[in-house]
Amino acid sequence: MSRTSENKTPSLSRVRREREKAATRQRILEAARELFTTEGYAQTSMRRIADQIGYTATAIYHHFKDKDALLNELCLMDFRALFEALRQMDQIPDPITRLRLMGQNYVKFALAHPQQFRFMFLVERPIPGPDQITIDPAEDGYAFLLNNLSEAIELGLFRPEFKDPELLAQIVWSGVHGLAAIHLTAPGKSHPWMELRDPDETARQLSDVVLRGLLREPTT
Amino acid sequence: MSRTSENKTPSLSRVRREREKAATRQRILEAARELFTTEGYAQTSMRRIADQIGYTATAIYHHFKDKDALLNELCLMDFRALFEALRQMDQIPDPITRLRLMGQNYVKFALAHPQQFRFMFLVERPIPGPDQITIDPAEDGYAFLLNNLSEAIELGLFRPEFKDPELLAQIVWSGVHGLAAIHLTAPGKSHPWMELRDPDETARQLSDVVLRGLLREPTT
DNA sequence: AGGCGCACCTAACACCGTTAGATTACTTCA
DNA sequence: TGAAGTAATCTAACGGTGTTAGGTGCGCCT
Repeated sequence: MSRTSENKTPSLSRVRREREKAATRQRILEAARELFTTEGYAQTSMRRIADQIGYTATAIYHHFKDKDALLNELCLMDFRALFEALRQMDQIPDPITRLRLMGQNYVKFALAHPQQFRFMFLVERPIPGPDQITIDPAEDGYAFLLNNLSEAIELGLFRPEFKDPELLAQIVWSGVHGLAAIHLTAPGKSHPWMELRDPDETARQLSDVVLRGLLREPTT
Repeated sequence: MSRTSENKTPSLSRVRREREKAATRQRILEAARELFTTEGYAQTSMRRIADQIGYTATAIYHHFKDKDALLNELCLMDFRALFEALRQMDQIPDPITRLRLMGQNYVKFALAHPQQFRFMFLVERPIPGPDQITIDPAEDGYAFLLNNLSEAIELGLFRPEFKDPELLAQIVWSGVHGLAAIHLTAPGKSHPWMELRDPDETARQLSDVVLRGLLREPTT
């Protein structure tokens, strides 16, 4: 008996508890982000994260499965932020300038949030984890890129041999992604055997080059 | 007195000792490479490396400063191998096809040696370390790329606004580097929200696109 | 033959991620 | 009001990590 009465009441203090739980969860994430970005993932210990907010290391495990779960959650937020930044380009009418600006903003974002970008794309993560099967956050941004390319294809802006949006997406993404990666992990940044050019300027020129290579009509 | 006699003799067994020392050094490197590539850097312990070749973990410290030194030495070898592969393109007369093939082979190398490529470019390493100031191994390859681009510039093959070899190098490198990075760390490789196209084909098309964007005369 | 140094070892330190189980604080209900 | 229960946090510990200090034995050189 006593079917525990369905527990209908929000009970006014239960919700406060939940809000507080969410709050400390957030504080953990903030501390983790701070330390991950300043010290690096491997060099940051659970104990240091906990210390920073006045908890014990084990307390974190009531909010997150393990250390990787922390990293994954942060990555998720960063994916959303990145593609939110890109989506703002949606209002630009011309699909080509839209693509050009998306490329430049991709690089800008990567260099403005270097460690986040590293987490998102450059860290070797054990398994993507089938527990996070929900809506893949990256799908939105990649789909957005695909849509833009499809639109340009249908408008007949590209050379006739370029009809596969997926292939085109991977081509234009490669350029800006590689530029960001080079600036973030530049070998010889200390003993500069390579003079890194200004990233924004390079991104602009790179976008121009790639788009001119794709376009049917040669632009000036 | 007794100025320690200059020690002229190679002493015949001294050299054998040195050869043996170099041999076990090499065996350590091989074991480390094996484990790093199969298990990952962070997941590989000094004790496991030592076990694999019948030593104690501390023995490794007589040959290498620490774990990072192992990684750095392996990276160095891989840099040399990569740029040796690229240098073989030197015999191709036309600088443009030479550049095209360099790009394609860069991607081929990266995907044929995924973990090495990760070590070289994608791993966040603490400090490049001023102890390895010798001839930077990457300089050769990058300088090779620079030379090819300078040659093409002097031949007047590129559009007039492209006169900075350094900038051009970073543009063309970005493309192939990003393509390799995407294929190596592809997010959603498990739940494929993106259909990765064949890397060799993509590399070919990417090289075409970038070079067409750079060239003065539009090619067919 | 005797001394020396090199290559390797054992023991230990401080720290790590993570788990088990106790403890506290607070909500709920009789 | 007080008993019961539960959620959040703690202490203690385990097995493992990179690394250092100091010892051991063997081979080389005088």
